Amino acid sequence: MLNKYSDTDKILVAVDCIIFGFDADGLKILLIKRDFEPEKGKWSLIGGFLKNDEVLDTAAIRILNTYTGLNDIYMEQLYAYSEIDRDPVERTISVSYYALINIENHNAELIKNYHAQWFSMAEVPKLIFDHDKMLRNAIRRLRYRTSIKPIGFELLPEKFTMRQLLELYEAILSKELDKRNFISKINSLDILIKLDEKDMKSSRKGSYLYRFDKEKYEEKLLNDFVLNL
Amino acid sequence: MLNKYSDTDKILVAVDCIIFGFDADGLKILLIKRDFEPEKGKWSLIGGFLKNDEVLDTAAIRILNTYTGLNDIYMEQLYAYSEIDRDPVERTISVSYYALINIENHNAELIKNYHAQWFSMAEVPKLIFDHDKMLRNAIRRLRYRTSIKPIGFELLPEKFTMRQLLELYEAILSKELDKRNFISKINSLDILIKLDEKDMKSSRKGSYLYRFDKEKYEEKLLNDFVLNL
DNA sequence: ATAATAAGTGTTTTTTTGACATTAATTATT
DNA sequence: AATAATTAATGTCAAAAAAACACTTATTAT
Repeated sequence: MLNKYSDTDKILVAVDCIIFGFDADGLKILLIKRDFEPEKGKWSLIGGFLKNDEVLDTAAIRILNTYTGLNDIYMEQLYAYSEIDRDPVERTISVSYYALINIENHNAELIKNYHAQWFSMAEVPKLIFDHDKMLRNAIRRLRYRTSIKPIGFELLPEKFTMRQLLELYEAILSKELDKRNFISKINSLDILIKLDEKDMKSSRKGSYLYRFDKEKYEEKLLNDFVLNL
Repeated sequence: MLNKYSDTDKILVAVDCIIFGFDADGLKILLIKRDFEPEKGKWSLIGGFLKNDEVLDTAAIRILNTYTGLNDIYMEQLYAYSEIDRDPVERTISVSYYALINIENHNAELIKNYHAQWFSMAEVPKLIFDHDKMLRNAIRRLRYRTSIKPIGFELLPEKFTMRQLLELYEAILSKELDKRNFISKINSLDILIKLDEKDMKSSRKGSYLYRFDKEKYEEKLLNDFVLNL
């Protein structure tokens, strides 16, 4: 058939998932030990190939599930990488996706014999292919995103202290924040509910627990509020 | 061969270029009349297929050149679209790219019988496939980008007046800006050189011409300065 | 009783943004 | 020669936002 589609190259399309996690020890990244050649045994982002009858978003979810058991993680698309030899076996372009999740809420699944592992940001090993570059870009995007919309819903336990929230932001931005200014900025967003309970684990005095006010949060999301920390 | 690469689908990968242009009449978008089926004769972004031995960035440049004659246009990658039926002929994912250029500097090339045409933003026709969505997303990104880094280098003649620069920003942001505040913000960036010449075309008094100070601009780019207009 | 620990809380200064109106220079018109 | 017309040039003030900064409080362990 003589059309513009007949003389074209079909190409392997991969998806790589960059999963950031947060727990008491700070910000981490989820990696897997690659179980096939080439680069078998090396650390890698969570990747796989896009199928013909599948949308990229769906592929990202499927691939993440296949290698980690994680379910229902909402990821955002980042960038398409297309260097000719980025994968030495065969020409492959790869579209990266990322998400940020609460490690403690999800860890149980992970342990089920998937060979995924969390690495703190300071201890990320050398990754295969161009995955280092993908990760660097994702970190940049994560920081940027943090300044646009509050994150945190999925990252902290349902009830959390101001200190925990502060430390989450400090981990993502990797800089110190002024406690008083942080608290007043967060309060001015008016999306937290202060509970009567205190968390007694971290201090003698105990610190008040908060939870997100999901309704107000959704309402405010529409006007995409900016949080300058 | 028994490896992870053997049971995978290869997929057509397209690139679509969203070229914004600016001239005295404001912001425009460059479209082509599609010259093959399906949707022959309809308006479309400037698109083509990625080749096996080609990087996406290069493909974007080649495709833009093929359909418009434009050369040396730096484009930025935006997003990969992958709906199953976005192209009714065959499964195709498409990666969008965008650029913003000065129409007057480039028009001559375009006229050479390429069937590309500029449309002012208010008069954009219905586009094929998901190109409307691509365009909407690109506009959003363009506006955002404007707030992050000064644009304008390539968009105005070498020497330009403050009014021209103001109108450029107003066109992109599609809102009015206060002239005095605009000028003082731009001046505070310290990347313009005020010339001794005046442009006498626009008024009896004449208005001073400026040019970009490329060195200072490059220097400041490193610290990615924010311009809140 | 007191020492230790982390929590909680407000004020001041500085910076940035936003609103706003008049004068200046020149040419065309009478 | 005076005046009208046109667009350029310019600065201040008020409000809001961001940043810097330190002491008191509640509680438990010693």
